[in-house]
Amino acid sequence: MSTDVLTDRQKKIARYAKAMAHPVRMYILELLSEQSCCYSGDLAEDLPIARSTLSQHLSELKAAGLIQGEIKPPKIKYCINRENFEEARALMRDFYKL
Amino acid sequence: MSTDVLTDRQKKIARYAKAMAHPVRMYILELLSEQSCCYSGDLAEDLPIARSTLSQHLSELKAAGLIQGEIKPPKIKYCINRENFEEARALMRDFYKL
DNA sequence: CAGTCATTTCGTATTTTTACGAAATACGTT
DNA sequence: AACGTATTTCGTAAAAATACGAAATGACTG
Repeated sequence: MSTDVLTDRQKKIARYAKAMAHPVRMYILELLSEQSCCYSGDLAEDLPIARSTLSQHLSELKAAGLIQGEIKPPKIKYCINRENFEEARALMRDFYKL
Repeated sequence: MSTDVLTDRQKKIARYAKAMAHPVRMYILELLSEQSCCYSGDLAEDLPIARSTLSQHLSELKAAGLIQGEIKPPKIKYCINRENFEEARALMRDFYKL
């Protein structure tokens, strides 16, 4: 099918890296990987950005598969998506030959 | 000094991740980390993009500090910037708790 | 069922990224 | 000094990322 020189692996790492490519998103990822879960509101209180902007960053992380949201009315609980986080980790580990 | 909630570490990882956030740049990084050096022309032959576009990607990697160029007339030899590559690796390792 | 809370979606503006071809640069060769 | 080679810079266009406030959503509460 595809005679693309770019491998799926390279595309996957690039995709995960894109999700990590903003300080606010790294802040969220670090927080979640430490304490596993949090609410959008908790983040909004700490971060110097509008709630709507934060929501966009959460969407980006969700689209990349690194986090997932669970509705706990009236809040939404965000957690690391372990499966994909592990994949990202494995890809990074291999790339950096760790 | 800075009462910024975002740490320098988070900003640094985000910066390196941004450089990695494109399949073409991952292709270049993988090639260089395997064989240490190559010329822009070698890459241009393999990749399905214009030479000027490739040059922009090389600039982005250079700006992030992950590679460096050495003039070997009439070519330019690109290599991994070991020091910064190591830093990126260490940051990724810590983040992913490897 | 009107009100409240937490969060997202929408509309929009600005900036950045990605891409190309044409022109410029740098350097060695004839 | 003109020429060829390798690569970059410039000009430009289109797409994506980032940001905000206002409005909408979904779910519980009085």
